[in-house]
Amino acid sequence: MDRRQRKTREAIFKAFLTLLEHKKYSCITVGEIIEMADVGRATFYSHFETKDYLLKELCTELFCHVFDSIHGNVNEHKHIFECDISEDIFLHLFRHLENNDNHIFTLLVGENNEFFLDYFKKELKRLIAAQTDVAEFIKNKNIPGDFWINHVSCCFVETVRWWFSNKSKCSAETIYGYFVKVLDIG
Amino acid sequence: MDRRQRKTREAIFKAFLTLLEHKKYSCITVGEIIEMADVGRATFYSHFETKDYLLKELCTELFCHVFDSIHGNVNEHKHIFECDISEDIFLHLFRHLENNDNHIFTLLVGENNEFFLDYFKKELKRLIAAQTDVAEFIKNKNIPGDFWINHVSCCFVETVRWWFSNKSKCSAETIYGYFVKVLDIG
DNA sequence: ACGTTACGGAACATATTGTTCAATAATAAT
DNA sequence: ATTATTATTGAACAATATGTTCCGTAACGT
Repeated sequence: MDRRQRKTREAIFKAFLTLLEHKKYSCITVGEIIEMADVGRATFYSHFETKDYLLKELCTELFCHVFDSIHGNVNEHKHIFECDISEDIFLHLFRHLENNDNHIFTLLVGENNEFFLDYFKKELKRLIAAQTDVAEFIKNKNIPGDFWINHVSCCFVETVRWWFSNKSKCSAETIYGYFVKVLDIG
Repeated sequence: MDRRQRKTREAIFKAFLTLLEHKKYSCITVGEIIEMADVGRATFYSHFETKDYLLKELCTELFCHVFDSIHGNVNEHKHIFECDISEDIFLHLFRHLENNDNHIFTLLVGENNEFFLDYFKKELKRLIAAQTDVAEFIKNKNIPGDFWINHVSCCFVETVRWWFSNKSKCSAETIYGYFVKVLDIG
């Protein structure tokens, strides 16, 4: 990819993320993005069809980094973040969120758009479904599998949101403890 | 209130609800609403400051009917819906949702705006906090009270959304059973 | 040095929002 | 039934945002 393209793309992503930290998605205009990114209007639209596509591509990039690295290549993951891959996957995620790696925490708790949460949950579900102890729980509880997976995924997201609404006063370990208790796992 | 005002207000609410069933909130324009409601542009804005206020007032009307009647006056509630108020409050809510009373089900599961869900959860939390057995659970589980209340509230909403995404194939009783199981209550 | 490609900036059509105003019609009160 | 009040209408309006088009310029890869 042309260096100019990369630079433009980077500048737009960066400006977009900065804006997302201060105001909600629906209130951000293309005009603001290109002004902050310092690129032309036509340039923006040559990169992204609409503002929604920008968000979509941003999510794809960020989630690919986090999720794919978790259940994919461990080495790649370690390369991006310094962390302990052997611990529980949820605790692991809480830790990343605590550091606000890749701004995901910011995006997740802010009043952004539904698409973002849906995307995150979709990835979470893949992750949960891949966990070996799911089958056991489904059998024990006698509930539909996808109901359980959806439940865990939603609880994780809502736990993170509660965590943030409490100004993240407690540690990743503590919030992980709460999460495990209400789910009755661990 | 002037009969004309009532009629206009009704027409706008009705048109808005109809539109909400077919497209998401953010995509609905004031132009569409007034066309479907068949009222003038100036009339709309003399009733509602913005589209957001319209949604807010709609929520207030609907939720007041449902929630206030539940933990308020029983007779009033029975007057609005024919139902058994003695049963568990969540089962009770599932039943109302199953009937799509007041279009709440439609609004809740559709891709509407954050405000709607937030509003519903706020009312739910009031309801849950008023439940007597909350204190006991908090003590047993050793987790913060508002975390638990938030958890129950969010789980209810997400259960309803899962219910709908599965085309509401199961009954209110069944989904209530799942809900109770994952929460480990009842 | 070359041809290719991306960028910038301005102008443009289009759509939506929210306001204003005077004419008109429905209402409530006497 | 008449009158004063109030809501509605329709059109025009400014302001803002979106997405497109054009061409001269600058950066790129080979």
